Amino acid sequence: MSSYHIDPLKGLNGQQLQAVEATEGAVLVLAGAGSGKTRVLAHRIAHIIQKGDAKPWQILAVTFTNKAANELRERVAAIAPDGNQVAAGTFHSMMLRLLRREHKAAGFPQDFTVFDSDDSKRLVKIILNEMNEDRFRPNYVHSAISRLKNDFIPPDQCAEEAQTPRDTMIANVYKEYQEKIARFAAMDFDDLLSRPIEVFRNHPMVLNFWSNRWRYILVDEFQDTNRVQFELVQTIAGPRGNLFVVGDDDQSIYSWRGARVENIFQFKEKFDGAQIFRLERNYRSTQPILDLAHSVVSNSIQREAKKLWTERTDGKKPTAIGLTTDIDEVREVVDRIAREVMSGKRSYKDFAILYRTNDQSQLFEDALRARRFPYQVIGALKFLDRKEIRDILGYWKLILNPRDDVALRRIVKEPPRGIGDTTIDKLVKWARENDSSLTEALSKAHQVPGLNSRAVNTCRKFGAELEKWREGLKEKDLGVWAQQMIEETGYLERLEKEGSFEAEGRIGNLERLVSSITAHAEENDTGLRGYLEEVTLATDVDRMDDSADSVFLMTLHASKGLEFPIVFVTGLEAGLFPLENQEQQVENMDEERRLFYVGVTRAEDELFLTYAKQRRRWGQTRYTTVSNFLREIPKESVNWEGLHPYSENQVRTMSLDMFQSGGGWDSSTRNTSASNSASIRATGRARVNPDDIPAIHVGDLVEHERYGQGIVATLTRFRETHKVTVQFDHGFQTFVQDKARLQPVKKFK
DNA sequence: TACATGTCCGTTTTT
DNA sequence: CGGACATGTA
Repeated sequence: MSSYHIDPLKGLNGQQLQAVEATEGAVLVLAGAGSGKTRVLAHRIAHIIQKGDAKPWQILAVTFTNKAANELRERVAAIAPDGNQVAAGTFHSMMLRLLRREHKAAGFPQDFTVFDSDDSKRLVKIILNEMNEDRFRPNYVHSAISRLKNDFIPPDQCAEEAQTPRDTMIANVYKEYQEKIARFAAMDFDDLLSRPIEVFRNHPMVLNFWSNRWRYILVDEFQDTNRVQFELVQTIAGPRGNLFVVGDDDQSIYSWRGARVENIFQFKEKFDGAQIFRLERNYRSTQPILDLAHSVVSNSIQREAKKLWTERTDGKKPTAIGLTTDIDEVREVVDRIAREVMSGKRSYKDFAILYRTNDQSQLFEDALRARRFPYQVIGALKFLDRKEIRDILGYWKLILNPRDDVALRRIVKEPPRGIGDTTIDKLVKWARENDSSLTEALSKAHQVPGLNSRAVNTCRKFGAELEKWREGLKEKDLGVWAQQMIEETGYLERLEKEGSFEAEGRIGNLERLVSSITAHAEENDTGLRGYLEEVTLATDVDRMDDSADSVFLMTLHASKGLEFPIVFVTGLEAGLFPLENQEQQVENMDEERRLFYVGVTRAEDELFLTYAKQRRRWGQTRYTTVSNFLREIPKESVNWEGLHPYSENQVRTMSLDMFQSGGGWDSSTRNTSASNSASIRATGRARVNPDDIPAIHVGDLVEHERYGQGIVATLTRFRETHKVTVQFDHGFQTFVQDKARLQPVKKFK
């Protein structure tokens, strides 16, 4: 074997080096946030390749996102030959690949469909309707079933162990669900993990093949694996046990979807003689940020004691900012970004805005759009979740898999084509009695009892149309095919007729869908199926474009594994973060705490924590109190600005200057929003009399006689002078407000 | 069968 | 507040 192209061990510290060079057997790396674990993974893989222990494609690397898998492959490729051939991906995508090959052993046709959670929920709903069961909501039942599957409990066992009528009902639905989904030749997300285990148990030869193929297995983010996933890696690794897992119990944030932190703690027991390494040196953040993170996460009830350290001891102290309303919070955050970007110190991509719930993104988006700042929202109201997109994807799924009744029922009335509920009911009945699919029922509608001749014709016509699209797929270019079939469905026509603003948007989305599949077809030869798979298994973060210079907005969950120079953790209010359910209970305080820890440790240089005393949610304004996480931070670990959550007496002992400039925090809720906005904008500067506020606000569209229209980026007041900076198309320009005669054109909100 | 109107509901985080 | 669903009517 040739020597390293680049010395792969160069630059690793002692702890990292030990982990990388660990030889055979099971290895657990307890890697703190920012401790360079991705690097360790890449070097470990390169090390295996270079030693000649395995070919790249004999190494399975499981990551939490496909993006992480790509990055890992690139890193390995940079230090080891053919490093990009490492089998890397998420559990779901790797197991799907395996199942396509082993479909016979799994008892499925090769082109089985993958149900996303929307499909699964629809199926649950159909079953509940059929069973005349209306005591429980489809969502609730679906998540119960999903949890059972994640714990590898089959329907029969579930029925046996049922304690209450509710359990029995769930067991019944679960059973029916499994039968139906199999009849539809489909697998849901959970099946993608549990079916391979079944295959391995029932077909030792198959297991033998894959165990031999994947001689080394590496798993990242091990704290967020569930039971099925642990079982999977254990099974594939087999007695050889060449398993290298990396995780951090402090960053376990997915227990609500079945992840088990215990997987980390039980690792040593399950793998006798496992080696354990700890990476506690942080390479990402400054010491003040780490101190703050530690002060909150160390209050966790259950936790492996550890503390990160860094050589970056000189950083800025994190800032906590209290605001009056959610709008003010948005304005404050966006103002700060504007100031940093304008001064040339930072670019947009240096900033991440993190929040607990997706719907918090909306206000930030509005503000950023109003100022024409480039931004990317990761996740949130996903393109693929839009109704029109899902409808067309439904057509495509059905075209690929005629047995997919869920897809057919989804699209048969979109757009309306003369097949209504009564007809569908008759088709469903016939299909059940004749053990066939709804697609078959369509084309054999003449055999279905109770249908009049008009209904029979409509059904058969639609069946033939589906068949035609199916045939067309074989001949035509995918993009062209997609374009044509969307037109032929009449979907576009209906939207055009509607003519509303909303319908325009939907048409635009469909156009985007066509260009997306066209682009996919140009780069891949996986066809429609490949496109659908990519679309269903892609994680939110996978769609992130990190080459673009834009502000990043995402949930705290989505931020895992990422890093940014400046991070805003927003909405730090009781009830919101930590988040309470409808019963006003925090379901898992430790996990919320860890989520906070994850968010905070994304920051490299600067960290801002914000909360608003007043927030609009579900169309109602609520008054909030500050998050206990903010209260737990020691006074000396954070600078307070704006409103202060503590009583006046306490405040005076803390930071008097902010108290004065922000103007009475405890009286804040009584103020009108206009005067509050003023005091917030004045935060940290001279005290401002609300009467002095100019008629122009940050975010306003203004007109200048010479430069034309622009957006107000910042307002600064120093003594008597008001300065205003405006972003024009050609760039930023600062004026003394009284002299520039800027005319407001339209106010932002 | 299709559409209009009214009502109810949930509203975390995601592969 | 917005979407999904139910109900009533053309």
